[in-house]
Amino acid sequence: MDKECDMDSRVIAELILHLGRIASGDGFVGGLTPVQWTGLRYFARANRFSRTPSAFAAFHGTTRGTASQTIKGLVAEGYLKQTRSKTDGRSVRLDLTKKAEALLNDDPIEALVRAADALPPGVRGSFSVVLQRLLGSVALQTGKPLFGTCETCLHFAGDGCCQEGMNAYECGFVKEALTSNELEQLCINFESGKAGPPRVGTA
Amino acid sequence: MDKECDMDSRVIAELILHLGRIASGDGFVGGLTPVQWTGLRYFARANRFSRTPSAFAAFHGTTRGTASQTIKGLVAEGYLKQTRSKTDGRSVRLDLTKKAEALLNDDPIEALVRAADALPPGVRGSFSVVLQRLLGSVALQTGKPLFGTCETCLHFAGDGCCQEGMNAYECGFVKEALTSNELEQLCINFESGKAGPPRVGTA
DNA sequence: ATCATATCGTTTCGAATCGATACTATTTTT
DNA sequence: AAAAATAGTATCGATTCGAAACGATATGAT
Repeated sequence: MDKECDMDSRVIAELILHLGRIASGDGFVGGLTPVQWTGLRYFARANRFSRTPSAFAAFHGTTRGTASQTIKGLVAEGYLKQTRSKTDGRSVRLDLTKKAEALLNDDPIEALVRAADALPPGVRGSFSVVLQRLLGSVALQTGKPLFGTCETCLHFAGDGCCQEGMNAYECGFVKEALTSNELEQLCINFESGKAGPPRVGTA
Repeated sequence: MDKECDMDSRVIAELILHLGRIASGDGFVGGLTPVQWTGLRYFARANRFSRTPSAFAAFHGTTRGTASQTIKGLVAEGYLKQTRSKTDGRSVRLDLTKKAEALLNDDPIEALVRAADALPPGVRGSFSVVLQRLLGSVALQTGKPLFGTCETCLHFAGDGCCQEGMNAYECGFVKEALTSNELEQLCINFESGKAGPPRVGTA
């Protein structure tokens, strides 16, 4: 039936799951549980439009209730600071505290980071591209939302040249200006634009 | 401090964790829990020396107690069959039933398998090699055991030429003959032999 | 042979995780 | 103004897990 697919494909799938599990570290590290670490990583990489409980739930592939629990713990321990939105009374934005930023240096994922860092730069680049492609494909098949950065986003309307020193980059979806460091943050409103492979091996 | 590592390395690490989580599927599928699926996949890929509760615990990076629980459930539902070892009264070997083999066609991981299968063959091969390398590196750093196949194993003492039709391949560790289909099964006694990249792109 | 030690598998316990559901408050739509 | 949709939260039961303790068998030292 589905014997058409190469056996290597199944091995790859199992390898990804296995590697993710092994690299997660065992249980508690630095006082945080594995889910709390996931949350901390997310809020460190997400842009201001996406640092909400709902967005984290969508990213993590869980329910808002579960996401809310994880966040509650992180807030209680002083790793996230809550700010109510001024435009929407229901919404809440989460920002990392300095305590959280310091803790991220002891991320239990470091073993995997070092392993990836030991790869030749060229390999690392193309490997990352394949990972992103797999994630996009899985997200499409399972109907889950795909998070991405401005770089390949359809809503990214920016000419880098800063006319009058402002509005250099802009998001066409939320219609707001973007600072340059926000361009590489994860966004829940990401729409895949250019299909071609993004900058690879240019470094 | 550790700013020496490329930011891409951290992105790669997070991508692997994220992809693994998203591709795992949500909770129950086909009556099995996520951990039970992991167990079923393991016992489908492990050789007869490695189909034990302890080996599964080592592979999965958990305790024997937890592994025993997972196995108990799979046995109770008729997916694994227990056989006591004749040489060691403590040991138990687990074998997949036909019911389990049939169920593996509905593995919730299929979305990721299809995604990997959509990759160009050459890319798939080299991608798999990098994954294995990352796993080996993480296992080394964290002190966890690394499972592998005879192909690159130090204990693999086999000249493919079957003299007198028997003993074509052999494992120098357990000192037993190996059938050809066992050569690509996972083994807990794996020792990394040849450092060079195993057959890539030869298909 | 005998005893100490190590290993294999299991059980139990409490904590962490999660999906499902129901709920309040706020916004948006009609 | 009423209805529907959305953001966030709280609660419940089931799953998952590490830690610890246990009995059974195997191994090693004396």
